[in-house]
Amino acid sequence: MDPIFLKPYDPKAHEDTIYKRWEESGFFNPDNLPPLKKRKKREPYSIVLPPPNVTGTLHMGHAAMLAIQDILIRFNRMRGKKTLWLPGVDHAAIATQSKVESDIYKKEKKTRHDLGREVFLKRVEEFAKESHDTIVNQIKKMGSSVDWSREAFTLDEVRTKAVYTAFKQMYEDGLIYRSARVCNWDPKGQTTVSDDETEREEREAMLYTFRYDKDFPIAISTTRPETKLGDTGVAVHPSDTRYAKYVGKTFDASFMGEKLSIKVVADKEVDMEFGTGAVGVTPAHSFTDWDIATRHDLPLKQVINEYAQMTAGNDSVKGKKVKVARNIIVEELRKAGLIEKEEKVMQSVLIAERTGGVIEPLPKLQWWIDTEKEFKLKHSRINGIKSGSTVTLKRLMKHVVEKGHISILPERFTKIYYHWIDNLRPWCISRQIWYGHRIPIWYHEPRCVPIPGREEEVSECEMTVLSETQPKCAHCNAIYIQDTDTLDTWFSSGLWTFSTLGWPEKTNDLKTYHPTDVLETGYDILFFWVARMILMSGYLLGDIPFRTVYLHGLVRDEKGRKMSKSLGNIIDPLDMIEKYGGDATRLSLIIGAAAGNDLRLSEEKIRGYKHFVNKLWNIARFILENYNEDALDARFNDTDQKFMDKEVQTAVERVTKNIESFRLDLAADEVYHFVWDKFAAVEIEFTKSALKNPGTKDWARKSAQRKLYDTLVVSLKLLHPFMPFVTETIWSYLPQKEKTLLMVEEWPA
RNA sequence: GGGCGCUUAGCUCAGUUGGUAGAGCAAUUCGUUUACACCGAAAAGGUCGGGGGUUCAAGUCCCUCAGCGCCCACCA
Repeated sequence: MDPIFLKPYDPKAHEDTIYKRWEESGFFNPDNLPPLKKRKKREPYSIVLPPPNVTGTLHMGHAAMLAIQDILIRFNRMRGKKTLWLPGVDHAAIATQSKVESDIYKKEKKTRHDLGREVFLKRVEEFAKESHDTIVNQIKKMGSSVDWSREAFTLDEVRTKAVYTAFKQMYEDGLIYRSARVCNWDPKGQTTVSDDETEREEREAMLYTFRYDKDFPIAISTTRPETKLGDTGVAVHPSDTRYAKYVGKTFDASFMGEKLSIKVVADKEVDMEFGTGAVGVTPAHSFTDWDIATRHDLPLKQVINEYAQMTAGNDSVKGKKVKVARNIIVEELRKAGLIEKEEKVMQSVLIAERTGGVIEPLPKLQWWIDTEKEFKLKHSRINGIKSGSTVTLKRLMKHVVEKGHISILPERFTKIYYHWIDNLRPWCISRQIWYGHRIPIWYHEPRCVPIPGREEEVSECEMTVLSETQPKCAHCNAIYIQDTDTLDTWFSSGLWTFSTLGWPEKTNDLKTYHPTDVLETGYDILFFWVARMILMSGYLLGDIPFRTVYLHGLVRDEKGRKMSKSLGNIIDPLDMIEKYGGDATRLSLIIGAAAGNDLRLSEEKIRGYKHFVNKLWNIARFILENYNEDALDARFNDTDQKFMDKEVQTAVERVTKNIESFRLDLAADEVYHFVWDKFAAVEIEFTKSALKNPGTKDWARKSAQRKLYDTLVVSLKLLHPFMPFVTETIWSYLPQKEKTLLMVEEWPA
């Protein structure tokens, strides 16, 4: 026995060495896996790693994700699958840009505009590079058996090509279009954001009931009087008799120095019970009102700019921030005696989740994806949808889940998924930031000046061109200018399952590993990401991106609170690995964590599993201490033979079954108790007397030794997906004839 | 406003097709010439949130109430 076993297990002494040995073996890459003993062909099994954002470091949530996926991967690799786990990172456009912006501002008091697009982007790239290296190190520390040779980045060359190809196809199919409509404008981040990047916050607000001026026949209610400068209509319910006589008429009014022309319209969306039953319609600054205005053909009048300042009204409000303007207006209305009622109400305010800025709905020219437009799906491998059939993105997204081609675990999220699709509005994909994939559209402005005698050519000359590289006008030689916006980061993430495998090229990887088997991620990005992958894969490949979606919960602190810097309750995975080892950290994130349930984590829990790791170490020590080489040839005596067989068999069956059904928590718990309560507490204790007793016959001793050894081998295999480091370490000290790696050993059956 | 989840031992959670409750951690007592004190042994701890129903039998199925949490939503 190696003297190393005389001391308690020290993860730090082994983990990095073991990881290096795995890497050097090349077995993380499925192409290098050794042939199976029974000459069976390896079936592919693949997972793509949800790419962590290059915004900084990994947290416990990432650690949980890595642990879960590594268990699935190692389990399947041991079962003889051609197993690919493809890693990568996400450029995370807005998140990364705002992080770097604020860092630069703190240090140098400069904005991105001071630096300019090119210099600023260089700074972001430097930051992303650094972040990337940190993340890679952390992924390794967790023992993740990812194939580094296939590592991808959402912003690298291959992925950029994929983004361009996807954009082009959607643009040509008319699914991507440019249009001016009210969108979520974040005045703090100075960009639009999609509906999913906003959240609601309950706030107390004042609801004012007033008239634009004393001659206006109808009183309206609002919490935002300042937007009323942009009103072009008043809407009432069609069956509201109080206002029926006004419907269809237009009234002029003067409000805060602004001349208003208000048309009264009847719309069934209006709630007769609320306020006065009449709504001032502000098409430019409210989503609801935009819709009403569209239905009744009311004009659009913008009165607030990108900085949330008033652009209309008299000098007392013009140029003021909306909040300030609101107070001034209310004060004025009070003085004029126009306010009929003021009441406190609870209101949910839309917030940009990245910056915390209050969303200002503004009409802007943006790029959108239409999820309801019909198109022809050229090639389909989806059961129930024929190639060439007419579908919409929404229908495609729903179909694959409804028909069970994709199953979502836990199942309850399926309903949530449908609900999200049903309420999906056009997806705004353009962002007014610099970091990300620039929109591959070029504009020819001003338009060619007609050359006398050659006027016809000008009509051929396009103003808007889709191109990867800078085009030039064939007629006037003018250089086209590229759209300054970048794409929503989730556009490229949506392509992740196949862009990572080389799409749009028809690669072997794509053929072999797509659709992937499992998509494992947090339930908080079901809409952001999972749904978008289903959309993109369905549309571009006519296929599903994965067969199973496994959603894990959030990792919280021991009191159930979210881990956050401000609460100071963050448990850093690297600290825990340093103190208790990667194996203990992994176990603490698996046991007690069922799919979709949040997990409460405490340092104590991690320490508890460190004890288990050491227990296993000592089991190995005992067995190796009492072991002779020739025991391997021993014939079993009947008692030894039968003693543990049933227990081992049961453990193998249960662990296997539980991993297969994604109950990793139960599988880990099962093997934990098998090893501690059955193997250590019963078998070893029972065998001890035979080994220690000087009267024991030689063959009986050998038989006992052999049996213990065999049980240890099975235990190591069963434990390996959950605690790869210590099991591989012990494996390396076993007296094997050929030195092999446990990670590619065959799973017991 | 709509939808979903949770409520089981002090804490964190299991409990698969219904058959009078389990684990880890913590706490208690005892035990270190023993593979392991990062250990072992023992004992303790629950009217399974309340109420009602179905059933021979309910933590498990149904109804209802309460508390907590989450998601979605253009009532200004």
